[in-house]
Amino acid sequence: MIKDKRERILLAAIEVVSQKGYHQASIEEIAKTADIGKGTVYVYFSSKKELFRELVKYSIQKFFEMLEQELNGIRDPKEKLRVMMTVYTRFAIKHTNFAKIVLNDIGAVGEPLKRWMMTARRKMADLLSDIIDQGIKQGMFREVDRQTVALMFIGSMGANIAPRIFFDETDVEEKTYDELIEKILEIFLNGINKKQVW
Amino acid sequence: MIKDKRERILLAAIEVVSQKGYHQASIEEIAKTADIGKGTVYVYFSSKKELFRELVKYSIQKFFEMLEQELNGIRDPKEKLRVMMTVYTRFAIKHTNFAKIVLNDIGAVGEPLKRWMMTARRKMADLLSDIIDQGIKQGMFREVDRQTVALMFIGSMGANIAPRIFFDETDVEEKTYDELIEKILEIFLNGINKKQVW
Amino acid sequence: MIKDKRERILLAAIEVVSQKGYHQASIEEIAKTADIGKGTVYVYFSSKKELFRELVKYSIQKFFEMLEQELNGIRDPKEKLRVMMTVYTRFAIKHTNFAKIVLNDIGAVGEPLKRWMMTARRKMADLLSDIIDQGIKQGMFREVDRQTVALMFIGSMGANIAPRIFFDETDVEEKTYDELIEKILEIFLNGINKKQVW
Amino acid sequence: MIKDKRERILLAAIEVVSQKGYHQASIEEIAKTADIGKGTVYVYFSSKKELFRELVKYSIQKFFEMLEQELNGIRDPKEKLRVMMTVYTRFAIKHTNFAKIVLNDIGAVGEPLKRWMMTARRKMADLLSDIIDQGIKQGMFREVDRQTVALMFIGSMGANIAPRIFFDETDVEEKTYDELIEKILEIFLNGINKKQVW
DNA sequence: GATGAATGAGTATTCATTCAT
DNA sequence: TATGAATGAATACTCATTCAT
Repeated sequence: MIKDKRERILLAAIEVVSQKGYHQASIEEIAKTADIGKGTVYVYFSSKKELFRELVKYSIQKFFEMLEQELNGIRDPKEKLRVMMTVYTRFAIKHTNFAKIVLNDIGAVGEPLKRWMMTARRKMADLLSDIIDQGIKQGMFREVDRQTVALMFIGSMGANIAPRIFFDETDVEEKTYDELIEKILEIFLNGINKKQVW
Repeated sequence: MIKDKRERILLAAIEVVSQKGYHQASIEEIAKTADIGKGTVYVYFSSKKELFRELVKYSIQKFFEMLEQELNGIRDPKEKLRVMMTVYTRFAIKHTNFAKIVLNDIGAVGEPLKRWMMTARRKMADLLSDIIDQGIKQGMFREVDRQTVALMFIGSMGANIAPRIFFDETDVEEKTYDELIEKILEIFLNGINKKQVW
Repeated sequence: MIKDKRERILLAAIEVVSQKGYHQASIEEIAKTADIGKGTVYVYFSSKKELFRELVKYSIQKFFEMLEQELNGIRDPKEKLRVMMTVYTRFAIKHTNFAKIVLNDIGAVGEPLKRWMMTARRKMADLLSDIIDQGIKQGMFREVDRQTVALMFIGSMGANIAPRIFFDETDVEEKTYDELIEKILEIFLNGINKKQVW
Repeated sequence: MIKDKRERILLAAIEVVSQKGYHQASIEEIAKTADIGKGTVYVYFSSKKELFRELVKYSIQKFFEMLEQELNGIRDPKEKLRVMMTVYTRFAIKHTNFAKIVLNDIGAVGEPLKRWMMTARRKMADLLSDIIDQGIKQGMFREVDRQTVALMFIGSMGANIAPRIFFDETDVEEKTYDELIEKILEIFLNGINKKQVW
């Protein structure tokens, strides 16, 4: 009850949208969850779409804040990649429902948000590009296309985590996420290392 | 006018959905495009959601048919991986709009479709697993976790193609898709090869 | 139940709008009154505004139909004026509520309708202009400005009838409408006659 | 900033309502125009409707003040009628937007206001009745029904001015308003004069 | 089987009004 | 007095779905 209203609404929206998806989340329920009047939502957000956009921005911002904090102080490129995967995975697990929904309903809110997410993705890719560039300059990695490799890294993480958060496919084998991270990292690094790791 | 009605409807739905997205595609317009009565849609599909589900299945089926045909006769695992990427890329480019929409609106049609897509993805992963397994058995690849690697391959492709079809991000560098495929393949193979390729 | 749906809706709308005015008349109530579904209204009219516009056109059309029918066959300009007043008065009395509301809420539906009513008013004025012109040519009336006089005639009728239908001001004096018509006609004709009538 | 708040609000309301009409004029904008807080409006007026009512009363009051001032000192009934038309016309032109809006949206504020306007109209009619009565007593006008004639006069003016302010129907002929006034007066007087004027 | 007229559930949004400060 | 943040009632409109023909 103490937090500022705008944030109260954002958090309530994340909760409701995570459960029902964008289209099924009614403004009324979001307001009820935030324990405020329906009209108040429109004092802080001009429309449902805008609320959704701000909610996505808010979450991604939190992700990058967490990421930067964790990366802070680490020097070794390989270690940086490991931290990145860890944060990424942890975030994805923690906000599973939200991630699902955002990915599922992103089309509903039109270009502007997509552009924003593109920016976020590019930011992520740029962070990775820099790490890889650093590794190359240190003579640790081969001379590879930084962007392509960055995207490969993102994709490799995503594709392995997605089924788990999307479909609770924990059945295949109960690998812990740490093991998964190591496996991916090992293969990935092998792909770009100057010397084979194994 | 010759094809059976069910397929006529599916094709009309793909067309309309590709242009407008799931929510904006009205049954009426789909029916009009298929040149049949609105009620007729409900003779073949029990609901809009089901129509959408069937439409996705239909498209994915076509993808696998194409894939199997292209893979037919090829023996070398590395060559198989290259063909896979080529077909995947070609399909994604050809059905850009459709892909966009399906990915954007997938949340709108609920679990069943997601389960089906999981199956498709797993099928893709299994195909890849087999290829990798074959490579390992031939002493070409290292002993790696087949599933993880399969998903890494899918993710590496997807993450590199997605921005191009989603955001027309052709600006960075006008790499041709063939070049892109080679780059990814090179790094990926390096990651799993017994000997470094370079 | 027999009439065509469009007319059923128009009549229901006239009824509801007459009682509540444009803004208070909800589509739901109109539909209920017409004993049809809410959605059906939108099959025949694209919006509430359009329904209102059509309703006004419909009524004015009926007025002119009635007017032309009554004027049919009459030659004497003075007699024509008398008939005009009679029809005008009769219509105003019969559709009192409707007239009130239409006049009251006309601003709510925007320019197009106003333009249409302008046309109607001008049609009425033109009819009168012709009658007066005829009288002038027959040497019965003085050479006066036809348009101005036509509008004076309309205004003289309206201003005398309005308070009666608007405020039930039948208290002042229980003049019958016929007496009123005669009085107005007498003074009006005196104003334009070549010879004084009295 | 000097005027008392109530009048500040009334003037702001006139301004906003003239531009947007009753329904589109929001309390917020009126308050902003008056340069006061939204809540303050409710200190002086119990509701939007009441504000509108008071606003109409205020304007009509101003009209009668102007009218009485102009009529002051004039003796000749005919001259009085001429002055009346002039003031009426001038007022209508000056407050065109306001007049339009008030007439258009009058239904929105319900019976009370209409009753008040009836009073105003009657007051106008009574003023005219007196003038006509005076003319009759002076042997200038015939023995006619004062009320009916008064309303005819009002209607004759109104019907001729209305199209000009409502539809900018200045096309027919660019008669100046003075000419119009003379024409109407001539015919009207002819209708009630003892001797023909021409 | 095929049709399309009829339906009504479902919801974002506005804005006059309130009331704690 | 004056304020403006908060409120929630009220409503037009869409479109998937039904069913009589």
